[in-house]
Amino acid sequence: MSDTLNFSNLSLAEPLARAVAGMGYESMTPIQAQAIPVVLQGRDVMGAAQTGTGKTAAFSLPLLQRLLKHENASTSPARHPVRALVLLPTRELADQVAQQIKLYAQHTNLRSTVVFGGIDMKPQTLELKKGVEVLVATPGRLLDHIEAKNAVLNQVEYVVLDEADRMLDIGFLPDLQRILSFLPKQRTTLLFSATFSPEIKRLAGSYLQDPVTIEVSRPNATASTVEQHFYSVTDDDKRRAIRQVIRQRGIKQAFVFVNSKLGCARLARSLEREGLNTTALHGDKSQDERLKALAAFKAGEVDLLVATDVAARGLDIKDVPAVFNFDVPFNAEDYIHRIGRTGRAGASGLAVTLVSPSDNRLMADLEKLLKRKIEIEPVEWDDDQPRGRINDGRRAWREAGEVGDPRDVLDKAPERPRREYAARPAPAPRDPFFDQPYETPQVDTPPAWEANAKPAGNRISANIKPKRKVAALFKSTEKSTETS
DNA sequence: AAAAAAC
Repeated sequence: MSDTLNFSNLSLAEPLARAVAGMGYESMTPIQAQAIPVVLQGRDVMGAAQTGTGKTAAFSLPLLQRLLKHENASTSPARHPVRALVLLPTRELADQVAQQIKLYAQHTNLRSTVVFGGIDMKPQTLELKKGVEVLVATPGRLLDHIEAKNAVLNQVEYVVLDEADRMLDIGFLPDLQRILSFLPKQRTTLLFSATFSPEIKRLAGSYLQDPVTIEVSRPNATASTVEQHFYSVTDDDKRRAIRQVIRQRGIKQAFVFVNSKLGCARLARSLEREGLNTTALHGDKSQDERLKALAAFKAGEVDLLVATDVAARGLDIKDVPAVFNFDVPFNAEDYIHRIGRTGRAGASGLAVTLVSPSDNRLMADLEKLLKRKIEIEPVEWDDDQPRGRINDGRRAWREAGEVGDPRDVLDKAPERPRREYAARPAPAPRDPFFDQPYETPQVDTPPAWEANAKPAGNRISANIKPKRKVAALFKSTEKSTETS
C-alpha cells in the first residue's frame, strides 16, 4: 500500500517527474495520493485537506500533465490560448502559487504567468500577449485584463479555485461569477480548501459537474501538528502575554494575527517600540511594501509578522514555529487557516490565541466549528519578566526629566532608521447636524423606483457605501423642517 | 464588529 504513496509510482510525464525529483519530493501526502489520479482522469474535484499538506502540488501536477498529454485540438499550436486558470483570493498567494507552478513546469514547454493588482499592468499585459497556457490570477486584475482584451479565456479547459470557500464567499462571488461567464461551459473545475462550510459546499456543487469529493480528513480540521492554547487576558495584557510566551517557549519567529488594518499597524509599531523585531502586513500597504514585508519575514530578517487575514490563507513559509492570534478571528474558519501558517509539512507548531472577555461569542462559534470544548487557560506570568526593554527605558528616561530618546544616548545596538510621522491635520469642526436630536424623517413622496436603473460601470461592486446617502437624506429633511 | 479583491 505505502509504495503507491510515492511520486515515483505515478506515471508522471518525464519533465514533470524530473522537476518533482529535483525539488526533493518523494512521498505523497494523502491529499496528493488521492487527488492526483482523479484529476488525471479529468474529473471535477472538490478537495478538502488540512493546511500545509500540499494541496498546490495536488492540483498543479496532474493539471500540467493533462496539458502536456492532451493537445487542444480546436486551436493551432501557434496561438497558445490560456488553457488553465488558477484563481486565488490574495495577491501574495497568487504570486506564491505561480512560482510553484513555474517550478513544476520548468522542464516543459508550458508557459505560465501571474496577474494581480497593486502593480503595473503593462508587464503583465506583455506576458499575456506572448501567450501562456497557465494563468494564475486574483479576480479584480484578471477582470481588468479581460476587459482590456489582454486575456482571452474562451479556450480554458481547466479552472482551479484555490481557497475555494473564500472565492465563493459573498465578497468574491460577483467577480468570480463574471470571470466564469467568460469560460467555456465544457471544462474541468477543481475546488480546493482546508475549510468548507455546509452552505459553501452546496453552492460549490452548483459549479461542478459530476464531481469527485475528496476529504482526507474531517472537513474544517486543524492540522494535527499544531499545539493549540487559548489564554485568558485583558486587552491591556495582550502584548505582555505575547512577550511572555515568546520568552517562555523560546520562540524565534511568529505570525501575529489581528482583525483590522489599523490594529495591525498599531500593534506592529508597539511591538517594535518594545524591542521586538517586527513588521506589518495588511491591505492598506502598497504592494511593494507588502512584498517586502513578506520577503523580510521569509528571509528571517524579521521575527514577528503582524498581519491581517490577508496572510491567513495559504502562505507557505518554512519553519515558522508559532502563530499568535492577538484577536480572536471574526470567522471561525479563518482560525483554522491562521494557525495553519505553522506546523506545515509535518513540522510541529504552536498556536496561541489571546481571549478577552468580550470574545465569548467568537469562541462559541469556534467551538462549534471545531466540534470540541475549548479550554481557556490563564497565562503563566513570570514575575521577573522585563516589561518591554526599550519601553521601560523610555519611561524611566522621561520620569528622570530627560527629553528625546534614550536609545540615542544609551543603546549599544546599531541605530535604527528614524521614522517620519506626518503631523496630523486639525480635526474638522463637528457638523452641528450630528448634535441635533434624532427624529424619524418624514418623507412625503417616496422616490419612484427606477426599475431600469443601472449602477455605474458594468462591474458589480461589493463596495457600495449607502451610509453617506442615507445621512444626506436625513440632513436635507432635517434642514427643510428646521423652522421650529 | 473586518478583510480581501481594480484603477
